[in-house]
Amino acid sequence: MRDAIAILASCSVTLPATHAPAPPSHHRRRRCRPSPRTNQSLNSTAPSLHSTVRWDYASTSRNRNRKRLEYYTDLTSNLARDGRFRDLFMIAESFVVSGGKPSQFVALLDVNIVSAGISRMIKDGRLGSLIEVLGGLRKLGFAVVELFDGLAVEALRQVCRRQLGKRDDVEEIVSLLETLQGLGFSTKEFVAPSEIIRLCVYRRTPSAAIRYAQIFPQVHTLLCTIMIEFGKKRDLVSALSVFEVSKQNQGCPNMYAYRTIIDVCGLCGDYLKSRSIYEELLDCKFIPNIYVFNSLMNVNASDFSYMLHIYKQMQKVGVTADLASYNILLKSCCLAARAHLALDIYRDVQHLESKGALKLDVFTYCTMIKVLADARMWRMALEIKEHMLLAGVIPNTVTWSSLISACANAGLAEQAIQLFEEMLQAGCEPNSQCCNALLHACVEAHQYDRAFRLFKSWKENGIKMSVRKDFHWMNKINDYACSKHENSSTITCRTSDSEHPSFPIRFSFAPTTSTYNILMKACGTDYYHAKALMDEMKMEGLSPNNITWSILIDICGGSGNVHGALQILRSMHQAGTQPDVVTYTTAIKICVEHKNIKVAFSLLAEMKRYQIKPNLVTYNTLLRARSQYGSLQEVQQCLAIYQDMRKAGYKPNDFYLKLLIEEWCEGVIQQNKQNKGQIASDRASLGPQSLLLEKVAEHLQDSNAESLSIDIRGLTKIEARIMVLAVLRMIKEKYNPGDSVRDDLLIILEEEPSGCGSRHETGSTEAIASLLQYDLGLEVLSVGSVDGRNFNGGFDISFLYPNSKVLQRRDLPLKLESPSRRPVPLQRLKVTKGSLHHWLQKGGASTSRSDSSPSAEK
DNA sequence: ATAGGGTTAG
Repeated sequence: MRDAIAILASCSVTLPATHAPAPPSHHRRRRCRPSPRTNQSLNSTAPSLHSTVRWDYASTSRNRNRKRLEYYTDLTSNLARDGRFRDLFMIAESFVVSGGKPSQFVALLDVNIVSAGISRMIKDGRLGSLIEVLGGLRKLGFAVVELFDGLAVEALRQVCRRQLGKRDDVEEIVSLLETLQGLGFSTKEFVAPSEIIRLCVYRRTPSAAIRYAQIFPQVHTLLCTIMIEFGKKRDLVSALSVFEVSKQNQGCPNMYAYRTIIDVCGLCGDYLKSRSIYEELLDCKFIPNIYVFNSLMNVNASDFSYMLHIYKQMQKVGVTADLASYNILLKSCCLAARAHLALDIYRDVQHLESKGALKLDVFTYCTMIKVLADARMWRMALEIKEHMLLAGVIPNTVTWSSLISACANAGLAEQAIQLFEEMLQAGCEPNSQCCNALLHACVEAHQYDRAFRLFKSWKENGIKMSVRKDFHWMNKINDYACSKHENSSTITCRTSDSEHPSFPIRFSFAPTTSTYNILMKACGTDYYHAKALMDEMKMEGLSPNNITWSILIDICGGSGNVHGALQILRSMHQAGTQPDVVTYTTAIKICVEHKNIKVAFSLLAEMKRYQIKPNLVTYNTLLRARSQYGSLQEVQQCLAIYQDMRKAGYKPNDFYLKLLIEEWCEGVIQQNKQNKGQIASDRASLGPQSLLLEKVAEHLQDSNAESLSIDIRGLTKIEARIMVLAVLRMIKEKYNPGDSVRDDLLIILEEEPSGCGSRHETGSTEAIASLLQYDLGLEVLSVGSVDGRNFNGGFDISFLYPNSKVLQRRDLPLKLESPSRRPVPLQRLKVTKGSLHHWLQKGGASTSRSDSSPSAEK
């Protein structure tokens, strides 16, 4: 402000006398026209400018006034010409303060001069204040855009680029663009929208992206593009904040935004979120369109039942499925490995096609081929290929790859090679994926040498083939051959092709990480070969992935070097690749195969520490180690796995586990051969729903021997037996000589001895009592209730054993705690602590009783 | 304005 006063003061001081020469005015001056948008109302007053100026000293003579005006005109023009806009604005300010109108001030200036001033600024490199100046000019009412010539626009672009180059404050660059857009510039010319969006996405600043989108008329389309970009970077949180801005459009849900965010959920792997967004849309009582339905089904394709549920809802609300819907249905079948269902759908779609309702496309055929390939139905996969050709749909690289994979999965190397040739004949350029599929086919067929030979020849010579002259892809191939290969022989052949019906062309081959992984698989147990391939791979600039490391671990362990395998697992961490489930499972497999159970379990614990969830394969791999278990601790580990599996929602294969527990339990009483046979034959009576395992696990896990009770309700006779033995074995293993037994052991029995539909069998109680008394020599009492009231004492259960001979053979007759002889519904059996103690001190029955009488009959 | 392929552990 002080400067302004100084300038004004200097103006006043040097104010010329009346004889001062008038500024030269022979050249035509282009007077500034105020920007129509801001100062329209002032336009009408412009012609009478001179008469309406109210300068402080407006009372002076007309002539003098004009001279002053001329002087100010010259002054402002000089300032503008020199690009001294700050000074100019200060004068403007004082002009306005003293009663002038901005439009009048603007009228003093020539556009060309202002424009020249801007060029001056740019020439002087004063770009930093350019934007500020533009804002000031705009405020005065200039149509700023008109002030810019090509050079000046280029300078503005530079300003933007410079700001963009800083990359540290996205909001700032967006502010700049907002300003420029507000000044009437088309900022797209300064910086490409994609670049701004990319920066916002990289910086994770949805707010800036939203502001940027809002400077364009097609905000909503742009917002969707931004959502997708965030999605590609797996930044669902940012995408969702963009969605919040764009989901409503003119009062109704913006379906495009909805389907976009659903797609983004898919990109980010959060399919549950896609469901809640769909629910939200339903709550608004709007019917989603086909795009929303298709996206939702597509994102949830891996959950077949949910996908089907959506498909049915779609039908219910009357939205007609299109080809994409059917293709997604097929994709979902493919993911769920439901090949036969896919075939049914395929027939339906074929029917629709015959009615002209739709036309199957390459996706339809390709997905069918894939689902059949995965199901090892290679013949049918090849049939689909025929349908496709008949329908005139041209197979693409993906189709060929899937076909080759179909043969690979069936171990048909010859067929795979034939298809590969056919693909080349058809002029389809092979990419890495289908080359890999072919290599995989060789490996699956154990033709390892062939895989290595193919690889070597592709690498050295590219992929060679002859193309028939009459192919309609011909021209494309010619171009390709000419542009990519300056090999003269290729050209020669091309020129002489009137003689030859075909000519050779060559495709280059670029191995990928997968290529090397497949080849490493072909190394069998040759660890050094595999390691060499991994090094070669790195030389090629490819980086090993999880799979590479897993294969290496497998090969190393397979060669007998467990220690080495574990070391590879460690070095993998160092190499910056996090092991995944498969890596750990592979390592666990190695340990289990080499009977190193402890390490196997420690690996399980380790992967859990890293929050890597074990899957069914992991669990089964660990359970395969069953023959190694012997101690309580090991059985407990095993049961813990079992419970883990259940919690994780896997259906365990109970058979081996039951076997294990039975064997372990029966060790308590050292069965004779005859009895073992009986157990084996009774195995079929084990319940199907694994209640036993559940209960055994429950009892063995907390293992608080303080107040022990065994709940055998719901178990079959044989299961109840295992259960009781398991707990006894646990007690025995935990017992140290000299410990005292603090409590009785309670066995909770079925309330209703013969409930209809229950799995309870008659005789369970007898069998248990017999086991305890006669096989283990324990003292057993019954504790029951009558009319719902608990008895403190017990009943004599000798009535259960009419065969008194058996009773008399025992040293421990049943104690009579209740005078009642009437049978009442039994609730519990009690093993007294005294007899338990006695049993434990004897060292258990398993060794001492081996020569005693046979077990009670059942 | 949609969507698809190759390699790993049992």
